[in-house]
Amino acid sequence: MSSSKLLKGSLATIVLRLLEEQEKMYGYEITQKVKQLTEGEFKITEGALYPTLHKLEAEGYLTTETQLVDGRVRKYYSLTKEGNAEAKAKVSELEEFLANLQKVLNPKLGLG
Amino acid sequence: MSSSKLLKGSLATIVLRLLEEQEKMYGYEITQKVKQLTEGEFKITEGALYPTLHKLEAEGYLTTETQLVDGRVRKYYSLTKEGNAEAKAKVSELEEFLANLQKVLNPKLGLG
DNA sequence: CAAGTATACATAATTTTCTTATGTATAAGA
DNA sequence: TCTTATACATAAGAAAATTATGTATACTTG
Repeated sequence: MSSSKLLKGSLATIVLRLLEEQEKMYGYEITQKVKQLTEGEFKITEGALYPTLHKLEAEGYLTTETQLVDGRVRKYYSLTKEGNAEAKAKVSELEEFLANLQKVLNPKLGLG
Repeated sequence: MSSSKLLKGSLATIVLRLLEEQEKMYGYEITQKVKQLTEGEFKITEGALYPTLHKLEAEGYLTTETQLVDGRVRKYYSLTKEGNAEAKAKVSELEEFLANLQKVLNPKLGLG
């Protein structure tokens, strides 16, 4: 995420969330999708993405399937059953976090 | 922030934001204020907070003033002029970031 | 047809920013 | 007296990025 050094720790959640929406995605596709959704604001770096994907796979949340397309290798990732549960868990955890963050950033609205 | 390892990188912004609201605050007070605002959800650890305060001071964004209260030392921090500008900058940077994050988490709303 | 850009994977070194553990010290409450 | 709260601080280690590098194929452009 090169748009700034904000938000370390949300990349795994983003990946899981995108895979809830879309059955199968490959790494490069994820970087492009995030770029598109944020109108170029988030640029996921390979050095962050690939280790994250490998870790999620190692933890049993993702499975892979390699395809050769136009002479290039693509490694498609999809959610396992556990990955599906983890996606839901991580997303709501992140949303709760964001709600709390808003309370701190806008203290007037939360408490006096 | 022990509630999770989410959002590394937002602590300095939180500190600067709180000091926009409240002229002077000391470290322990900041931990308690954040705890109060989030109903106990965010617990800022000393190991994270003090180095952050020292860094912000070293960067010229905060000035300190030590007081002895009830036999205990308190180190009050307040925003410098540059700190004030930095607070505004960091907060809007974070808010833009959060808006983009929402676009990724809720792709349906952003794009098809 | 050579060079640059895009696609597609991956890893290593380094940096940033936490957590956890530890240390010092005073005050208040059980 | 012992535990909890207040109040500071630093050090070791872990987590998660950034930056740099490497490999390889395809497409575009001059």
